[in-house]
Amino acid sequence: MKVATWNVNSLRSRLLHVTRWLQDNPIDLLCLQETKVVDGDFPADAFRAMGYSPYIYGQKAYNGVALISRSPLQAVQYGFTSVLGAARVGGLDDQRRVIGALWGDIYVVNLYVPNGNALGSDKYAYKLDWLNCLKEYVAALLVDYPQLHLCGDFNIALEDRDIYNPEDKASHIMASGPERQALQQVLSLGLRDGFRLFSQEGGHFTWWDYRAASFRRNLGWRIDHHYLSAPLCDRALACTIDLEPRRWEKPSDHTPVVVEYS
DNA sequence: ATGGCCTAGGATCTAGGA
Repeated sequence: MKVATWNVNSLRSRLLHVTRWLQDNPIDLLCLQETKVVDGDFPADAFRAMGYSPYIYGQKAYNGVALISRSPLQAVQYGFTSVLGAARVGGLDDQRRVIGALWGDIYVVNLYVPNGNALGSDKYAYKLDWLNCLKEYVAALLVDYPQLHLCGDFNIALEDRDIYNPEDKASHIMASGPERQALQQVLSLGLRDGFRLFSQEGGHFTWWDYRAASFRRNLGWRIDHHYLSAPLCDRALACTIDLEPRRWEKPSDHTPVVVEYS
């Protein structure tokens, strides 16, 4: 069984990439971010025609997440609010960034973490607030679902080996101390980096800037992640980054990351 | 040092991304 995460940077612009990739790869559950499409315009039929059921949580122009599953999902949760309540979440669900569901006996959460723009900005404060809320959300889910799989575009490279040139990135968005610590707080609830279960090397990335021929030069960041609770670490067989779609014409700036379970 | 590219929306530019 395979689960993948992929920030597609507009599903309507990338639909042929996504369907081609699904045809080439036996993925059971695909977690998409930055779909950038309202639910009424979601290209659901393209996935149904391939035997997948889409579960969608989108909005106009920005953000948006979706679960594309071969098997029916249960206990689908949209946003933080359905788990934590509106009083705690406040406006953090105005941007649609969270969808979770029970996939067999694994609860999968698909996230699009805020980018944060620049240190000290309002968006940076929002990112930290959002990560604090995520910690409570994950803690609440773990009570009911000890087999928890958290994946998506985290917009954070947790360690220097996850960045092509870490020397000058200490104050850079996606690498700064406060956001790394906020994510580490989430992981401290009992989650481990799926990719690092299998590989310790640097130089493995999931996002490359469109500019400056960054992909060709492998000037990238590893910011798309799968985080697994302890029971799932024992079941994981592999975690791989598929570079192929990033080489195609008009690609997303992110590429898929796949976890295989027994 | 700076910006280099891409998308959506609505329009020939701005906002946002990372």
